[in-house]
Amino acid sequence: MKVSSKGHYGVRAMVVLARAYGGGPLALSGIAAREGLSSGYLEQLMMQLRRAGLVEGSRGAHGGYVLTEDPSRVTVGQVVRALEGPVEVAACASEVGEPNCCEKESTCASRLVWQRMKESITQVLDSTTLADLCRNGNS
Amino acid sequence: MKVSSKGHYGVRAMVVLARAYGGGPLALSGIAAREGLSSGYLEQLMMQLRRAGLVEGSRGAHGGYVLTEDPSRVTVGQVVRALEGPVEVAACASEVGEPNCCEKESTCASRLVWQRMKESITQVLDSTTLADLCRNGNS
DNA sequence: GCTAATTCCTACTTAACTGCTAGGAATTAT
DNA sequence: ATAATTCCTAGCAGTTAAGTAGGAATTAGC
Repeated sequence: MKVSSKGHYGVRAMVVLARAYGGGPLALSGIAAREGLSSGYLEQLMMQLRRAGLVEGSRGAHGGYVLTEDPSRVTVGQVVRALEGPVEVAACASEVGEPNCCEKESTCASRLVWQRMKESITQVLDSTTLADLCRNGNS
Repeated sequence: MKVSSKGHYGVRAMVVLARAYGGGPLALSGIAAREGLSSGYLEQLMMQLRRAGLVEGSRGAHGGYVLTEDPSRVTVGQVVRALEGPVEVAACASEVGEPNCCEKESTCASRLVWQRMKESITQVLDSTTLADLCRNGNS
């Protein structure tokens, strides 16, 4: 029942980028330093975010990353899914619709809770944007 | 972002016990067989549930487990917490109130989402009882 | 009392995942 | 050229998940 630090770090980094949106690219090392993260590790996360189309990297001196879209149009859900894969609370309440509940398909009582849970998590993730987070705290 | 199979299995087993509530104790082997789980593994889960006071075991022939309370008064949250510990979405939104967000305490933008998430998860878990699940599916 | 059924308890194992490090290739501003 | 940077792959130590194994303690029924 946890967001791994992948998701946690990723969202924090994206908030930093969101604050810099409109200016030039931010270098990895700067973001990592500001957030107190291992830059090597963060690099891997940024690659995943880039492949998901959420950021764009420019190489060479004065390179770095920029958001590809306005912070108000990027949800935390997009970031988390890019880093951790689809929100799957339990096998029997999968996001993609695979019907692999327990052993015999579908009539699993516990399924009800996991589905409710998935829905409420999804709702929170998809209704919160980077811009919402920027308005709030410091980092 | 997953309930481990610990939680999943545990809830399923508790639903079986809930259906048998009022009758005699159910043996581990029966529950495991009905749910298609490893009985050795389920045994460990039942121990945790017993220590949390949610079930009571009776040893010897014709022994087994019974719920200690009416299914309508046992929430899924109690079961999940007994098996997986407190719901902690991210370090900076801890349930017990430890102030260990990121590096510098408390002013972490991303915190907002994790707190919202924790609240909505908690709400679902604590408002769904075993009786609710019994009314629903098959297993 | 014996036996079979059962919970109780501990220790181990295997596989996967997390968080991180290392090292280098490719690119680009100055 | 050089320094700064992203890009990419591989590996590693620690932790957790999921399950196995084996045995001690207890109890119902014969």
